[in-house]
Amino acid sequence: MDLVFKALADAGRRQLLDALRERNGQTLSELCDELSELTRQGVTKHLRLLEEAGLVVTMRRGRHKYHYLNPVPINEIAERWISNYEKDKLRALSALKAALEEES
Amino acid sequence: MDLVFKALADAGRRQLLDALRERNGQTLSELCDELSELTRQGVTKHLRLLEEAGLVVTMRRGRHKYHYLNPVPINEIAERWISNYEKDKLRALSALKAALEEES
DNA sequence: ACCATAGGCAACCAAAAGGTTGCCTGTCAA
DNA sequence: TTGACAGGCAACCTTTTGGTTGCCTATGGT
Repeated sequence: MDLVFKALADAGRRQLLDALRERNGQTLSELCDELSELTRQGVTKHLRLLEEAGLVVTMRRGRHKYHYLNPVPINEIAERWISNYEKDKLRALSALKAALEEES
Repeated sequence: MDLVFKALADAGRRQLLDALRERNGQTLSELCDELSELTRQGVTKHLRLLEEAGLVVTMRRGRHKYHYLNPVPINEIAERWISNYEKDKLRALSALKAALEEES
């Protein structure tokens, strides 16, 4: 799960995920067009991290490499991690509020 | 939102959040006990990032500094970002499956 | 057969992250 | 009032990260 969090920490990588969510199965070159501020190698590196985190699955076909979004890891973070915080949200908020009021 | 993602990218910081979720309003020294593998300064630095991301709110009271969890930013990520991926989950999964099958 | 296209590999570089040590300040309690 | 306790500041160091450039390989079209 650590790899997923780390992968999500970069805005460029999140942008890549968004691009794939918008249109799945894009090639490297196509993704490079969307992140025009980076060189191809830069994009490649980001994609490798995303792949290592399991967020993207790739398929080489002839001279093209297609990238597919895998939504499962994000889903797991939502379920296994974030939901714990949702659960305690109200309790934490009221504790926070109480602490801030006491500060006066 | 970028700060929140970056803050969540480190396992030590997530551990600090967990500690506060477990017991809210802990002092720096108490939190240091839970992350015994780090020095106090190390913990302080992590807490500063968490605070800058809005995930933790602090209150100095005499010679103690109390730390409170703020669940709102995590909630926002869940709602504004992750939910987009949940929405497209089935579609992305079937695209992925189709691509993998075609590979044979 | 050839050349343009799509991508990979490796070295390199600068900046940021993670962590430490040493010392200083403020606060409470005996 | 003096000492122990809680925390802050700043310098420093090492590793990781984000990015680049240069060159090499493989594939497909004409």
